[in-house]
Amino acid sequence: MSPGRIPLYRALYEKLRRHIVDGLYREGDLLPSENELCKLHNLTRPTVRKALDLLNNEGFIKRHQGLGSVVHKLPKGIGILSISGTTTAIGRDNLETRTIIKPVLTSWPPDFPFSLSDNEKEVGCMNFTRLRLVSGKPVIYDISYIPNINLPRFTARNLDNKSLFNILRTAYGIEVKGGEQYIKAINAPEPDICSILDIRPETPVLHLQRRIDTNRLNFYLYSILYCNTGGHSLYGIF
Amino acid sequence: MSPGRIPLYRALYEKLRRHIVDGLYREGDLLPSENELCKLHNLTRPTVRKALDLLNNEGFIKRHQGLGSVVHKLPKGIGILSISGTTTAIGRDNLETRTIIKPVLTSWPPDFPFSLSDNEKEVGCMNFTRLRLVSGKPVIYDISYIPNINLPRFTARNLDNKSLFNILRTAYGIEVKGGEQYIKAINAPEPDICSILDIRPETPVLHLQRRIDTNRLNFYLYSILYCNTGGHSLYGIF
DNA sequence: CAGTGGTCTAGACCACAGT
DNA sequence: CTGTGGTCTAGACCACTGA
Repeated sequence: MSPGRIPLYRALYEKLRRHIVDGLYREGDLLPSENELCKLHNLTRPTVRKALDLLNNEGFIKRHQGLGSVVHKLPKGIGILSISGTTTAIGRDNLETRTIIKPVLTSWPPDFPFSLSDNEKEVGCMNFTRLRLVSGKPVIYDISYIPNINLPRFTARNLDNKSLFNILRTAYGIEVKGGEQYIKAINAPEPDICSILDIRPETPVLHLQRRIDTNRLNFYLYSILYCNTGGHSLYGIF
Repeated sequence: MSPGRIPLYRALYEKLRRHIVDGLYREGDLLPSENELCKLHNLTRPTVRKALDLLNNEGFIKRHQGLGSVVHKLPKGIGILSISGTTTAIGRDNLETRTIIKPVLTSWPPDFPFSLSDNEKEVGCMNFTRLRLVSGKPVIYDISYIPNINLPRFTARNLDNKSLFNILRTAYGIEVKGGEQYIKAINAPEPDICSILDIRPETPVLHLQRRIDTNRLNFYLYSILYCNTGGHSLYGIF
């Protein structure tokens, strides 16, 4: 599958995003004005604005009429409520992912929280779980379900320290477009999850149920997350 | 300054949004195509597309190249993660708001979770709390802090069953533009909050700390929420 | 194939912030 | 005042869907 053409606004977005993340701009700094960016990259203003819209929607900048685009700091993975430490910010360095249960083809759980199409029910799903650790400490346990539709050799893939989204994009041409999630606070669930997250049974835990949209029509990813927020909060913008 | 001119794309967005919420379109229905909407409302395509972008970002529609804009099912939880959800209570009837502590001018709490500018510290803040009830049952306890900057007669206002955002917009010309939040699961906090939410002391509760951006430069609203998710999930899109 | 949304251009006028 | 971002127009070509 070819990488696919990258839109100009997207390329500019990623360039500016990298500059912000890498610290070329600091919190409170002004980005070049829209007209300056036009000249710098040989683009027209709507295209530049679309790139800035993305940065704005993801919280990297805030725009102010008459002033400019102000850098707002902050990391954020695509569509994820990223983790933010209570004391120190978390870079990509100390974030680790371990596969606990490797992908297996199975049928959907009877108590699955999302309604499934007939097609999804019929083909069953890949099921696998991963543990996210911050500075070596377990924080998020992620149970993923992917409909078993045209993903050859997926069960053989190693997901450790790799982005599931990147694998889906590069190997299968599937792009994540967004999603929805339901969030609850619960007391720690089954004992095995407690031990994986290294928490006592009565610990309060965040429980997230997510359905993730892709560029394939009627193809969704599902995941259920348990998150120990004792040391870190989930962070989101809106 | 008067209520402020409403942009064309915004007007179209609100019209379509109302049609979806009112059930004129159902889940899975196709919206009129972009070109049809252009003709119907005498707008150009970029303007129409901007309205659709808003609907898309808030989860009301999903667009598919070659197919059209598909109406998405409405969220069943409480849309506190999305900006539009708080004002109009998507998907939930019987949402009620009661003021528990009326607005009082005070100083900022010593353990305030967000860093404040010197100006904010100097002027102090309005503090008030509200309780959100769904079908008569308490669900969210909302502790709000607003910097005491040029908001005449605010303490005299009645906030019951009114949108704080609407009051700020109509009476003071302040528009909410977005915000950020930190989310944790905790065991139920102080006893008075437990009794207000009608929960036992060991109940797990969602804890949200939010900073909300406005169209006024360096003017933010702050609120701390405790949410009993025993009966309802919080819902969000990304 | 026709129609859809996705991207992009090249202009225009306005409202607001800082000087 | 100048320069900023906010809004809007009127075209164009492409990639994808469904028939």
